[in-house]
Amino acid sequence: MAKELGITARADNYAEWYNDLVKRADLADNSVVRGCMVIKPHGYAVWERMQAALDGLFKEHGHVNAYFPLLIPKSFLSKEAEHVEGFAKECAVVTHHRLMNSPDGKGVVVDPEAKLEEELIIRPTSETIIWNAYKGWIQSYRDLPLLINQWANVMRWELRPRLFLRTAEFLWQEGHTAHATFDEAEAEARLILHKCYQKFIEEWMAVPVVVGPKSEGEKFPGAVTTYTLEAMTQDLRAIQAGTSHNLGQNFAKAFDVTFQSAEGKLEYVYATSWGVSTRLVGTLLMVHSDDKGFVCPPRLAPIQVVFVPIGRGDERQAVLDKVKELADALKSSTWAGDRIRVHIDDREKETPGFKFNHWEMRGICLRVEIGPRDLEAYQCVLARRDDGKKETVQLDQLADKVVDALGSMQMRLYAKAAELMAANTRRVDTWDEFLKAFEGEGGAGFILAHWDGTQETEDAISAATKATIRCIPLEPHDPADIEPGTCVYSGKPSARRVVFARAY
RNA sequence: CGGGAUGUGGCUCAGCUUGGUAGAGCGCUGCGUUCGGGACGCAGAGGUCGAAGGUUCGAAUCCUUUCAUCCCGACCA
Repeated sequence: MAKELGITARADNYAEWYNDLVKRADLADNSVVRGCMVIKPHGYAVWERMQAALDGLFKEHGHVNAYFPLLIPKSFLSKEAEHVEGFAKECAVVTHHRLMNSPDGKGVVVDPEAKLEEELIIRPTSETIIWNAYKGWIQSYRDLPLLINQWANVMRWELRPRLFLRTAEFLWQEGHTAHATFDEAEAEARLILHKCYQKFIEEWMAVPVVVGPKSEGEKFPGAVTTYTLEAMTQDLRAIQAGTSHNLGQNFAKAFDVTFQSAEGKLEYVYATSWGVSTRLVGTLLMVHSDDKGFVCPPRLAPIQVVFVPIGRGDERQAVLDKVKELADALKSSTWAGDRIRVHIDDREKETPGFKFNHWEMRGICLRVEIGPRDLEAYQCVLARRDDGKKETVQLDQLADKVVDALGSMQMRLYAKAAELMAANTRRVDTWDEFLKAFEGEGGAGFILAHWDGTQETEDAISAATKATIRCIPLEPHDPADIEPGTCVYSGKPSARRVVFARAY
């Protein structure tokens, strides 16, 4: 295939490949405002599938949705010292509320008369505005737990944006819960981590993750514990797919949110917050896609099966009639609890070959090719996006074959990603070896190494290698990983191995 | 915020050194022939060359200023 028709190969330039992929798969575009992204219908459809699945999981565990405002009084951010330090550098600030015609007649200017009494921050996250509201909602232990989620946009003024992976404005969900005890909050943070995020990422996205707390240096500002789910991209970097925080009483104290216990005592509530964002779309792309474009796991694919009718003239109509009949039958079949999502590409001006490439680029899972010859033989050709294999199928078996193929594709994608992760996760015991692992610019997989637990060591390692501690796995790869040893950098005692990697 | 580069139809770029009033490929529109892995022919549409000022008979091209974007570093989901 000619290069100009395809996209940059992963092996040639991974970053270019990713940019090409997002654009050519018709997922998103850069906006005129730096760092902002236009999510196109096809990309948004993937996000909608993600939203639907996650929303279902949250609700299954008793959470409800609400919406809190975009604008936050500046003073709210000064209430939690650590928290503000984490976000202050990337906040957009609203200072005025009116424009006027420019005195020189050219365009509009900010009306200096319309300066706000108190400046407003465009939310980088909603902890502060939500905890201010919760203060009014919570009086008694009977008001707890409070289990609320919101789907929203947030803004963090990013200097180096990349579509989906890091944009100034992004879409996400943020859960904010309040509890009577620390243990309850801890259980909530873990519940979301495993039963919602890990389940969704593994079962829907077909992406394996390493799960566990962040180090002190990497945790969310204002959290007691931050849990993370780390995936591995095809260029062997780590990418954080989601976070769940046990916030302890930090925000309750900052916003003075107390409740009266059954014993009549006044106590600060315990909190969690947790989120995943449109970055998940970027993660999905990074993990599964190939040099022919987007590869989408069937459970998230906006279109699972595309029909490409072949033929012209009189033949064309006969083929098209049959295709409509087959597509209708397929649409009433189900897989993974949903109706199968089908599209017929009946455009007349494009050739079949063009359509094959077109839909492969966009990540449609299965393609049904059917032409006059097939019609005569009561068969069609079923092509898979993941391995490119084609199979001739009797028409009356199509629905069964499609269901089988979707299932095996979902599993195969997970297995392939898990293999890559396993093959690129290794133990390193000496500083020389560690440096060697991270020489060069690219990703080096997940390195399991001993760490003395200090911030100084973490900083020194990161300065020397650009690798950071991604995660302290809850489930060790090997029982030996949680045995004591000596720090790979300082030689001091270490309780266990942690995961180091270069990250997105 | 520091370092480097680039701004020319929708996209990728040529033209600039040596000033003479704008081109190619792709894409787009129409018609016809095609149709089992990115078809072809013919006919079209589309650009005050990032912006402002200057030099000149004449500026995409030379000079000054300015804006924007991209890449590389420090920070982040």
